[in-house]
Amino acid sequence: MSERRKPYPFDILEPKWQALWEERKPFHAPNPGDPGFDPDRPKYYVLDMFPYPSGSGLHVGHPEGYTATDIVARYKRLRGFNVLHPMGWDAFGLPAEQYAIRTGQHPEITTRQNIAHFKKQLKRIGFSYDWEREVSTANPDFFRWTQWIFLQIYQSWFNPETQRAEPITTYTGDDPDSVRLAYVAEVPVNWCPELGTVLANEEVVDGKSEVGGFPVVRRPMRQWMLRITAYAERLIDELAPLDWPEGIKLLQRNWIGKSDGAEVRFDIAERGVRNAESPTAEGEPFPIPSSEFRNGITVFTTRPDTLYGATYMVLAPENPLVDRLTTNEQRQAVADYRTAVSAKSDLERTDLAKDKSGVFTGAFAINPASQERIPIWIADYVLMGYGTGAIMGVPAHDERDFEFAHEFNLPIREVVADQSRGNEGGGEAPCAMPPLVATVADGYAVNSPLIDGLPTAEAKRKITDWLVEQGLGRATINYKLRDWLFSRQRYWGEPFPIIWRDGKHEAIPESELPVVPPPLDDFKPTGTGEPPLARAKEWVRYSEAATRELNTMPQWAGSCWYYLRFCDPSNDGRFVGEEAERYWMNVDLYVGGTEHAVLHLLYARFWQKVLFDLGHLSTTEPFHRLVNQGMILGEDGRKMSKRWGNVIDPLDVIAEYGADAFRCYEMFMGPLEQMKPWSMTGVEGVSRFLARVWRLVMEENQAGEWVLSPTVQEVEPTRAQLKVIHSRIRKVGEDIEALSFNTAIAQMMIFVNAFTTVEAVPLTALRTLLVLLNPFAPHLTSELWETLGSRFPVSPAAITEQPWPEYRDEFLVEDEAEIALQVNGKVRDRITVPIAATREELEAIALANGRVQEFIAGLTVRKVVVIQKKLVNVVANK
RNA sequence: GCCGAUGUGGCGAAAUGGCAGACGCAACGGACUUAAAAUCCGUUGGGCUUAACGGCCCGUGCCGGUUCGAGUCCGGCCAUCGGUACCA
Repeated sequence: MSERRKPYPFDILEPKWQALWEERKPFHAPNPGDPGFDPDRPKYYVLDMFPYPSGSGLHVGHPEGYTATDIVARYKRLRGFNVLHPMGWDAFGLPAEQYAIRTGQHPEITTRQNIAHFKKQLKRIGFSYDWEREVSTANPDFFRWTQWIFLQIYQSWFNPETQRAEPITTYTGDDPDSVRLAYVAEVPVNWCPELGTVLANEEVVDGKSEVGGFPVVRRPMRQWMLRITAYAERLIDELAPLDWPEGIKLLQRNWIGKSDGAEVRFDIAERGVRNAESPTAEGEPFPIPSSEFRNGITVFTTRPDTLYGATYMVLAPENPLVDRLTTNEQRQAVADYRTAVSAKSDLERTDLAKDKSGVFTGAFAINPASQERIPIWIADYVLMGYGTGAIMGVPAHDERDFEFAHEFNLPIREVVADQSRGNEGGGEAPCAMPPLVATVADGYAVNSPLIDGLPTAEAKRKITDWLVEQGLGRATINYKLRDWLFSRQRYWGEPFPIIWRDGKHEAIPESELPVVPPPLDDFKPTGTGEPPLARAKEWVRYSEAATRELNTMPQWAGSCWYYLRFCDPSNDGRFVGEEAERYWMNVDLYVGGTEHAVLHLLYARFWQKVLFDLGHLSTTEPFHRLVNQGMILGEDGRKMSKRWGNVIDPLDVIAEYGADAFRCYEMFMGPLEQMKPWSMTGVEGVSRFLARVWRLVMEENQAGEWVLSPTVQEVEPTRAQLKVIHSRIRKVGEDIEALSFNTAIAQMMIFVNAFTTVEAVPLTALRTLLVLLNPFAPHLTSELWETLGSRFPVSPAAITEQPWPEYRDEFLVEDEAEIALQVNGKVRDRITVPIAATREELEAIALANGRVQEFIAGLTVRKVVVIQKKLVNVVANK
């Protein structure tokens, strides 16, 4: 490869400025009370989603969002803000642990190396982070407070009266452990017998382990849970005012999945009652006395108005009631079915379950509205984890119930019609004319004596009221959101600050934090499902009578609050100082990938709310404005991957074109939020633009050295130049505020193009350009600013201390404007008119215009539309 | 299936309902050079027409609507990409 001549000496000046920033720390933001803090300036907190420092280093996706926030940070500083722009490391995580298992290298060592590598790469791009505030979630000074926050959650409960978290001491019930926001429960987990470990959902692909491809089964295990469901309502409500993409808000709302509906109690039919649909069950004794079902079976439905259409009932196979309901005759079939279902992985159960399956239990329930006996089935399309684990089957108005009824020949009764039919159909026999599809849409109740003729919304209300009166049901709300499974059987995570004594959990005193993981040589899973920490026998024994909790927290834990720690990273008396938190929070701009649209952003909001409720924080939401950057594709338009060989390494690009060109290209590619392909020639184009800026200020002398160009002169810009300058100031500012960086760069290109050929480049124009460009290309502009200052000194000397230029309207207005003359909406001529021309004058000019006359000849002018400074449209016809 | 996003030149993209294609890439032509690179200048949506200046028509995924005027607003489709998956 031949050595390409550098278009400008970025390879010298970029390291020079990076070293200066390192030494002088111009981007350090003092906290209130610290030396150098200026209380008169407004604050701005601009945050990136901090990375997991993987061994492979940065790829071009990371710096996309980071460059955007860096531009905003630098811009806001020039605008006079106190800017908090920190960076840190989401350092606990699986890859380091797996690497440790393979090589025996302690995860802490690997993590430290990776962090050093990442940090070096980030510095090479020239980001203006306040490195004094760097945090790592795996650092004891940090996770000490993660554990402390866990204890706050553990020591509190959600008071439904106040809709807030409160200290557990305010709870007056018998069993505080049953209401804590952190609790222990037996829940099904992904257990991989072959690997001898529990896996996260993300590590299970097609019912097999991502690593090794071994079968994964569901197995109940004792786990720590966080009661995020208590916050479901607030997590939805408090989302509304946030400045987030609507799509992300929707994603969160759907994830929480609020459903309004009713719980309805169905009584169990007494034995011996005649049953039309299934005569075989007649007279068969229940395995247990029917009195046990005094309270019946409760189902959840969003359509209580279809109660009359409920022709059968389905329980989840795991529903504990099934054992007691099943008749002797059906016992074997039910047992077989339950075995078959439990052998299926989640994926098989959902993805492959196009065809409905199920088994009759032999038992019957009574439809409380129609008093009919309806059969009780079990089927795996009913989930134990949602609602009550039981449904009423309304095949006429639910697609799944419809399929099921079809499969097993259950009656289908229409109880909602698209038009009101009054009471006429009240007594119609079910299944008279089975519909071909389920009608899910709202309509009017039919065949439903209590509510016939009512529109769906009203019917729901009335039937629910009736159920309440009868003591058969109540209005209720269900959420898809489940409590958060918070424990992992891993080594490389935060240990729980919890001990066990006599089979009961209790908190470790705050004074004993942090709980540091014990040293281990063997990080492998134990194979029994017991966490690896069990190997540290000494560590496990807390006291004579107590042992430590062996689970660790999931990787999400640190990222749930790292943005708070950035406000006050070295505080060792509190997780964040009150004054610092009040001053900096909340985050004004948060940029990151869509992959965190739900989990991280939901978990962090949850923790924020708990801490807010407990009085530790000043705001209830952490992130005011959220923006998702789009993915960068390879040059071939495909997702970058080793497989396609289309991966771009940022450091290679920087070596060839410089960090400024890299930054500017990433921003010039297209809108930040859009997915877009990489283009090497595009980088070259941007690099050429920066080189033109360089040569606007510098020229090469006889000796081949770059010196300040004599064309730079202290002259007044012409009026035309002033217009270019001031309209660019305005546009660039507006574009940065709107995060429209691609158009901001286009504006600066226009600026440069307007001055490349002039003989005398006005000094003031150059200074303006350099400040505008500084957030985008900080090295280049710093160097040129310094060089200009050597002949034309300014104070303060550094470009980073300049004020952002103000545009002046007087330079934007023009005397004349070119307007379009249209006839019937088509442009027929363009003319230049005085800006002050009145509507009447413009109309007259237009009608007198030769081209216009040509096109309206023989027609009658009906109307003339005048838009000043834009166009005149003559509407004419026969 | 459902939800969401996107669809504009050869390519990346611009356009508060008001002159579609700013800015950049690529391509072509020219200047400079012994030559090349670099740099600078110019042309560049498609079709038709003119000796030429110029002129006309078409054009923002497709069909329709609102409007003096639609890439932009409304209704209905189609395609691509993402997310999600029996949540009663």
